[in-house]
Amino acid sequence: MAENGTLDTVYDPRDVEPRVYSEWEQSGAFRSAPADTPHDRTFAIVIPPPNVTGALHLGHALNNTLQDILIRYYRMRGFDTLWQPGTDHAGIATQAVVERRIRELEGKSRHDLGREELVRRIWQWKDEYENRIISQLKLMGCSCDWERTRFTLDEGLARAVRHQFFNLFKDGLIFRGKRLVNWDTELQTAVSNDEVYYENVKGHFWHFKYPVIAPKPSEPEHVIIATTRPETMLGDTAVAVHPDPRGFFDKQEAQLRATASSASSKERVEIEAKLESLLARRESHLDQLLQLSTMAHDGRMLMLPLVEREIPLIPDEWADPTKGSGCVKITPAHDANDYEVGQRNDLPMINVLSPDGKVARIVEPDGTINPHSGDYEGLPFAAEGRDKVVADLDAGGLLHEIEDHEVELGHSDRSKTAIEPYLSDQWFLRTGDVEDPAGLKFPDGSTAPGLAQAAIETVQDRRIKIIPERYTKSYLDWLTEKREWCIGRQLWWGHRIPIWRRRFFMSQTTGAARHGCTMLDEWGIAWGRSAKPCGPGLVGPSASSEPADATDYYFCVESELTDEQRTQLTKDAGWIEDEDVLDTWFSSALWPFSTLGWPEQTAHLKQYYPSHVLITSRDIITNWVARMVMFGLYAVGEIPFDHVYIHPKILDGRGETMSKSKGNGVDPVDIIHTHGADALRYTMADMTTETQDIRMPIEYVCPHCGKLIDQALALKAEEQARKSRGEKLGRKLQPADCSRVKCTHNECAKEFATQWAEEKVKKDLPVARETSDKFDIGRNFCNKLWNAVRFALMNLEGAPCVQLDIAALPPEDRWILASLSRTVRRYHTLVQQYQFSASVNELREFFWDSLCDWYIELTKPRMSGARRDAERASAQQVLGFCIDQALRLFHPTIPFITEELWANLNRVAPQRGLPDIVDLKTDCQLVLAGFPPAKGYPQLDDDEIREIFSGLQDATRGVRDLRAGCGISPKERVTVTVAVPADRAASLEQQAHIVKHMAGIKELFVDPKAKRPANAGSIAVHGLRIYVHDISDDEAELKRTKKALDQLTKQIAGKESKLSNEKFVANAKPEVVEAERSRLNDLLAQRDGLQAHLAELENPA
RNA sequence: GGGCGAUUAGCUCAGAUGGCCAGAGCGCCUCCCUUACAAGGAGGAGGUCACAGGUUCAAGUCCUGUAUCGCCCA
Repeated sequence: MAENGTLDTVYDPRDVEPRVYSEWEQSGAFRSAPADTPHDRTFAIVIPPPNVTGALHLGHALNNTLQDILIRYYRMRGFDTLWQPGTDHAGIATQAVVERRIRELEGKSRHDLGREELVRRIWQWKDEYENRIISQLKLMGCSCDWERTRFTLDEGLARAVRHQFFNLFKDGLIFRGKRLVNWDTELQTAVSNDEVYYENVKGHFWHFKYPVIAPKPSEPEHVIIATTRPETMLGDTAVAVHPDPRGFFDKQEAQLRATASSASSKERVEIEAKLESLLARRESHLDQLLQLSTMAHDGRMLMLPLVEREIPLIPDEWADPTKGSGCVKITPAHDANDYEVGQRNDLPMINVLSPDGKVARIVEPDGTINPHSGDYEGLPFAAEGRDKVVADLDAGGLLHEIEDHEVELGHSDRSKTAIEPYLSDQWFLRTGDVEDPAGLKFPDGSTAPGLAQAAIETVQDRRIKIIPERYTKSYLDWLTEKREWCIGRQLWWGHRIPIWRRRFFMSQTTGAARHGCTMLDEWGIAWGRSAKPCGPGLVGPSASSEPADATDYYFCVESELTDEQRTQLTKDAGWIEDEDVLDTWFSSALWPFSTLGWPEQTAHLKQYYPSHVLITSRDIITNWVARMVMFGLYAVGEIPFDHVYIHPKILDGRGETMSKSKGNGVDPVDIIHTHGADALRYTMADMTTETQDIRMPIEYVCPHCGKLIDQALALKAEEQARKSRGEKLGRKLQPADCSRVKCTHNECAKEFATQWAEEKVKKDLPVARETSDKFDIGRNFCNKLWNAVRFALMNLEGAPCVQLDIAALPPEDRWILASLSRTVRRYHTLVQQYQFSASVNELREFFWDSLCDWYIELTKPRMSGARRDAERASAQQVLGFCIDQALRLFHPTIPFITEELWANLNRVAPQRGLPDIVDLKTDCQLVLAGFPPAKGYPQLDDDEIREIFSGLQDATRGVRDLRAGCGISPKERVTVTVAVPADRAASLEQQAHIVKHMAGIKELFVDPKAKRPANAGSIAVHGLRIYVHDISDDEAELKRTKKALDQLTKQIAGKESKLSNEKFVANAKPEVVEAERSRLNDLLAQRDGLQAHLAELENPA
């Protein structure tokens, strides 16, 4: 604020935001207070917890802006509100980040540190980033109930996790199974599919010969198989060949011919080429394949080289007769496809990989150690293991051929190393239907066939609504698969699986198995066995490489054990605590109620569950949303939220999604720095449309010269620089690959660091902030708002608050009040439909296009000078009211600036409103001041004045257009005569001041009998003929008028032909025809006016 | 491979249940520092609505196909 009590002419968010936010915190405005309110007067949002891997980027800014808009909207409306905040531990992502950092800075692995120390370090990391994230949210203005902040590893949430796990385990929904997982040998953990990315890598196809045992005469002595991963042959347990090669070729041929007959000519060429090669293949290979197939059906065995294992040649359709020799090696423990073949054919599964990525001790199906195991054990699997296998086979004369080949290889997104498919024991959650025909029983007494089915039904019967609607499909499609959910992770950071196990052998009594349980009973700690056997049994065989009589017993404890108890259970009773932790999504799935205190029946849980809406991004509909629904139903017996709103994603200037790994994420604090939090929020809301993602070209702010540098261009320059240095680029360069950038402005050309640079680079060079000029939209709007209120404040001193006779007010007053009422109503509808962009634009149009551009301009004469009359008083009161309402309407979107202006408005004009129509609460912070009602203000609605005013605006624009076209300077006042039908003259006299003031008119005559004054330009609008005096020579005016007439005539012809079309008149809706008619009449009137003008020009009186 | 979406002004995007003379913001051009605001005001130029068919009195909007791009899931 300036010293004299008026506002500065430019809004400076840095001056306002910190102060306003701390005032909100001090007043406790965001605090929830459960008051036993009915659900339809409650509004709760549970934050999608940002993970503590790193700081928030613009995607989060969007997500949280939308949440804050809604929560503030409902809070102002007087709802019982809660916005529950918190963060997520993000198991593997966070552990990987911290591990990588320790490796880089200290050269130590997690095993060097040990479990306890690593976890301690991750907690440190978590504390740092949780603080940073919360501070980012606060800087954005988020109105969360901060006292309730939760973290997914908090004690309370851990209790929820254990409770849920315990119940699921007892209900037999959690089981142990063997599955092929994506194994990260670097981090030594399984990673989920969405943590794997694929890259093309140069490799080879090795063709090996496997000897046939006792071939019959005429049968080959070897079969040839090809592989890209020779080392896996140590675990081969079969070779497959197609069971019916002739049938295969027949079928393929028939299919190709069928598609060829219906294909376009372009495609046909392609298909015929395929057909030709298929036929050639048949010709060259069929006999051999038939023979192999017969051998397979006969049960011929092969001798697997090197490890000397006898393996069968089996018939299986997985073998592709068009590839290689038609034979394929089967390694069920190391390849997903082979795993299925193994299951189909009951093949043994031999694991030859140890968790740390070396060749494991090779244990044969009968439990004996392979005598050749020692040759390979301990070699790095895909490196030296591979080399030795190839070399040994070559030495044995069994290497047939080596081909170059490019393979698409899975890599772990976390460690960037190649993934190995790995067979391991994992914990699973059954989401499919249970065997018990009675189904699953939920706490509310309802039942369902299974978890997934229950979650499907909530969306099918619209108990949960997903917006936009189209995303229900991905939700339902995914759940319909009812896949088992692998819930264990071989990590140290996360909720430890509350299971204890002990291995017993046949010789030991089952009584011994109970020993641990007896101890728990004595301690009064609940424990449970699975209601149904776990895997094949609560008692289930463990790894296949173990002796066959070994069985594992499992039990689950409900509450946390003390260290002492833990020791006793381990040392005295020999039980082992499960090493694994739970998949992060397990605790995230509990988030909507674990944060509210579940399993305790807290006041918050009762009041705010289910929450009203979950706002999130589409990529976690399946991983997260679906799981929250399943867990909500199972744990609480109720859906976790009524609505799921899926918002757009923010893309960078090249159209790529922003992410931490690409390094194209922008810190919202950078934007707040350049534009302010409200500008950030306004722009985010403005860009949130239903169908499109948000394209956001990013610029660096050069720390030397302050100029902007386009990030995409900088990347291109960097790519070129690297190429010219002879570096090979495997993929498109990402911002994270750019640690230093040279300013592209020649006069500067200095280097700076980006936020992705290493610490030592950042020490040498200043770090550039990032921004985008997209946010100018928001900044400009805030400045406009600021200045409009500034104008109001300069004129509202002593504004009255008295009863007003609306009908007696000047037309502009009635018009702005009617527009306000309409805007209020529309805003409510749009916000409740999550139409954020449209809702902001509704407000913007009211405020900028109506209030500022017309109403405020029109009040200037009424406010000016020393006037103290009724016109001034009513203008003050109406303007004060409109400003008051605008601040309320805008508050959810741009809370800081509105709160600040509100305080100033309260200072200057504390009494506001329209007594008997609108009573306003003003003596409080805006955040709690109340919101204009959903139905608007019916007493202010007035369609007639809106129509009249729109005519006046057209007239004004007509005059302005004419003036601008003739080069009249804006300062110059003109004289205008309006020729008007006599019956309209009186009312027009009352409205003429509007056009007069807005169009820069010095004198305005309303004259039913007016003739064209000398050198006047003319326009025709709404049955009026408007002459602007002394602006035009006749010739120019003649030309202009003829042109305008031409255009009109064309439009009229169009309308007439439409209306003379009988089919149109007969088929179109009556109101449509009527609208066309009235439009035509309008055009005709305009034409008449211009024709009369033309006549005057051509025949001056 | 399956699913979803996009393609409209130089750029970023709006255009429910077909009924426009196709809109907004930014950018551009002309004029204006008019005592709220130059982060502003007034006016203007700029579009075969990706392409090809079809349905209809009427298609940016509905249907079919093609092309390009993006996302999700295998």
